[in-house]
Amino acid sequence: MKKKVHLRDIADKLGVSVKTVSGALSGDSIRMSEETRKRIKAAAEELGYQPNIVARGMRQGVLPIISLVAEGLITLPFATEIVRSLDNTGRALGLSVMATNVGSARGIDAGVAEALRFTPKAIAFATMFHREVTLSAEVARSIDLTINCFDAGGQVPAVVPDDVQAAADIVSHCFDKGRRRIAFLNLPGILAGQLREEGFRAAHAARCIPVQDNWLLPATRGAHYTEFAMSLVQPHVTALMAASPRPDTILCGNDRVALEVYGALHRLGIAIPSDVAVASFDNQAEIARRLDPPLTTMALPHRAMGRRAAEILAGITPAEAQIQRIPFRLIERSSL
Amino acid sequence: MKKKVHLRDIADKLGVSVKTVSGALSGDSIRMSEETRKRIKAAAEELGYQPNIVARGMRQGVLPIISLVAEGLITLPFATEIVRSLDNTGRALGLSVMATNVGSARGIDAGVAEALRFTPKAIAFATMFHREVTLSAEVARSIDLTINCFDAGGQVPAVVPDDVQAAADIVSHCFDKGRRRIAFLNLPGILAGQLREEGFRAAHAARCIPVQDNWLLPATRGAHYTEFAMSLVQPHVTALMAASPRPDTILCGNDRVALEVYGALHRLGIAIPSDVAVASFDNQAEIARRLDPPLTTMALPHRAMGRRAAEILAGITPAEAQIQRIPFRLIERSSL
DNA sequence: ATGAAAGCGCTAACAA
DNA sequence: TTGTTAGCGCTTTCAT
Repeated sequence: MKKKVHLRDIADKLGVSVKTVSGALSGDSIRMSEETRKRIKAAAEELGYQPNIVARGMRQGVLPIISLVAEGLITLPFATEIVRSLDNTGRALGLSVMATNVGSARGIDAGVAEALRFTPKAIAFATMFHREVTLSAEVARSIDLTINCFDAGGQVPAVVPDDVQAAADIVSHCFDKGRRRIAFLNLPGILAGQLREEGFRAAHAARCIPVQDNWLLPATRGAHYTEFAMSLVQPHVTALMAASPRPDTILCGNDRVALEVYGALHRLGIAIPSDVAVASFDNQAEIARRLDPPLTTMALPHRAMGRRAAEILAGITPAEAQIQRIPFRLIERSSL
Repeated sequence: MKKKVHLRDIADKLGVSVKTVSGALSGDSIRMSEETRKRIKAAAEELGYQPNIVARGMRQGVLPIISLVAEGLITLPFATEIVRSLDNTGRALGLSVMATNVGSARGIDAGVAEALRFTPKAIAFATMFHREVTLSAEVARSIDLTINCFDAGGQVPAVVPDDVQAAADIVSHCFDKGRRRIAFLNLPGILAGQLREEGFRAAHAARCIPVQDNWLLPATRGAHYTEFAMSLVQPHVTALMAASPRPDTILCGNDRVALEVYGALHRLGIAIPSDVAVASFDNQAEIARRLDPPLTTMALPHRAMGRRAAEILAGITPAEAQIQRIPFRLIERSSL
């Protein structure tokens, strides 16, 4: 690597002052003769000048960083997309992403405090699951955006997936495909599940199709659908298929539930989609594409969320609504 | 948030000089009366002093950051674990993690250049797949560690998964379980596949069990096992199961291949593991645990890799070997 | 053992 | 239009 070039060097070379060089390079705000500016820019280019952002950061009190405080560093596989998208979009806007993990062992406060020490341009807080969070006043003040969650206080802008609409969309799609009797193996104990049930009911209401309440079932016992929660998929599917009439569609809380539903149906010798259709949420591609038959599912808008987040954080988008709901996309495959 | 406390403030309060305070707080290297040191530390504590790391960084030319330049920000779902582990371990050592994405659009050089501008304590480069990379001399000089890959030049320390050993282990485990005829739906075109074949053969050799070469098959057509590569699983499984004798075990290149194998076997009405056992690599838990029956698989040591990486980067571990191979763990479930 | 002063590289305020 | 001077908050000589 070449040795570092400083403002000093290019000032000396051109026989002007450091400040002039600084002014010439930092935006067009400072007035000066076009010619000087050009000369300076040319020289800077030639020498390969790169401003020392740490020095600049100290002077200005801000580093060109977006700090992401993330719950479990967004472990959910597909949620990686949020971070990647944030990173890509952020960089295009001149900001680097610094991530820090919070969780059970370390609270949000600690994560935010760590972030703050680098005097970032903006700080975002992201959760693994869509949910409401209760931020301390101090944290709420420090944070510029919440991703996949929203503050109970309602003062912090938020970007979240539109779960209600997603459920309504997939249900409508089922109706369009001629399906009428939809069972829903929903995710228990989480906000997404509640919201999707809303959408599920709304879509039924819109077509005046009655909801069969005892077909709204939790995919697992216990509060969450985690890796370790006890699955209820097999018994539920077995019972549903024994009913008369039986559902013509099983809507799943996520692609992993669908994976289990496939297993249960295989066991029963029931064909997808001819005997019963399956649809889901997430579009965890490695699962959804590889299932046999490939799974029709509503794709979580993680990429769009990351992009929107970066724009808001960079101050590009005027944070219109307090809570921005990003729509899912329907991915049609052949399970429905 | 309270107002910032500066060295100045605590110096004034105690009637000592700034330098004395600085000296007292920064390690025990500077000699001074124990009493002064104690008083200063107490005052710092009381006022809630937090050094301004940007100012310090400028002065020292180093920020307490580990910069991770990652190919695709390590999209592979389970590989998130590397980042998380790096973050957790790094923080325990006083370092924050800054991540930046590189890929087709933006080369390693650009990523490293971006990282360098923040004058981090250390820089690591990570890839999605275990493979050899060819780094420019400049990049190789700037990088302190490669994760999941190693430089062709051989000058950069590396942390990689031990694919050879993993394959040998799972094959031995099959033998221990009484299995003798193992087919291998390997990952084509990637280093992990080659290395695992080595291990596969070595384990056979160790027990003097012959390898059936035409049972070593690629899971997909084309160079890689990607989301979009055309799968060969179904035809291969069908052919294998029609052979005589047929394999008693199908070893899969990863859990997603196994997912497809399950689908193919279901179609053929073949039971797992009574008719044929299935085993795999990765331990992508959301798949492996949810398959029916749950999948026995070799867990990629991502967490251990992240931890080791952080230790090396923080300068804790004397980078013993140039290339550190981290062992997989056998996760026994019931498919074998 | 402690203090004074210089300076990291940059930009903001004030002069010229 | 450009140069000079002060810092940003910290650490590091060099004196004392």
